[in-house]
Amino acid sequence: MLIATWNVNSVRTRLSQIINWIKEVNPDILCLQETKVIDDAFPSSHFEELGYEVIIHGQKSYNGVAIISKFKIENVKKGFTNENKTGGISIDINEQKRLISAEINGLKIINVYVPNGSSIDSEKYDYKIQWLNYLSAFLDDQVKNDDLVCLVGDFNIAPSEIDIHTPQKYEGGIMASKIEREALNNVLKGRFIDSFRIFEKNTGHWSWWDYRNNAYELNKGWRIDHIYISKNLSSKLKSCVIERNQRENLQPSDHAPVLINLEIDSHYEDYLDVDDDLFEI
DNA sequence: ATGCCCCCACATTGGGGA
Repeated sequence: MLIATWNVNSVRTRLSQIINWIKEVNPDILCLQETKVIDDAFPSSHFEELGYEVIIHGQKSYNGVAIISKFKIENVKKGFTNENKTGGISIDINEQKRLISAEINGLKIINVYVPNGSSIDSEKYDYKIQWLNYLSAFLDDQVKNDDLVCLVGDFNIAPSEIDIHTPQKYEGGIMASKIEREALNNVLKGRFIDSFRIFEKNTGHWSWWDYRNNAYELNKGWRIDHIYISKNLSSKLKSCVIERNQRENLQPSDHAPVLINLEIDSHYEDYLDVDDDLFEI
């Protein structure tokens, strides 16, 4: 079972690239971030034509998340369903559309677009930490011990210095600060595994390259897009790859997809009716 | 480097992203 995450930086601008990649890779579940479109204008039909079901949680211009699945999608939750148990400033944490979750083929799929935070002295940084604290409480509420969980998305955090092209320049700054990493660790609470690091221990592997400064051509990237799986799925994890060739498309997203292969039984009665001819070249 | 690029919208400039 192939599960992917991709910050596409506008689903409408990137639609043909996403469709081409789906036809090439044939993922079972694709989680999108930064769709940047209201639900009524989401191009669902293009995915449904390929045999996928689509759930969306979007807004105008900014943010927006979606899950595209070959399997029946159940128990859909849009935004946080928990109250704020973390204290802090009074905010409507669901105003920005950054979280969508559901149950698919026996898995709990949680798709997040964590706020960037701008810089560590910004109000947006406080919002980012607050948002991560909500996510931690949400997982406490939603995830039971034996649940099979995939927590995926754009986290806007490099988990360690080996996830940054020039750590000595960026360590301690936005996406690389101690407080952000502690907030992320509090979300994971030792109950999740970073799929990518099961297979690759070295630096030099990125999922995001800034549009500016010729960053991709210079391979100056960060690894900020992650697929975390619950520990009870670890024996099923067969691979995790970053599809960096998608960053070489014409008018690419600044992020590349991240893809895992989980060897789990499929509930074929839940499988949507797919015309296999659509995936032939 | 307060710059760079890219997306969106009450658009031809400004806000936001990472």
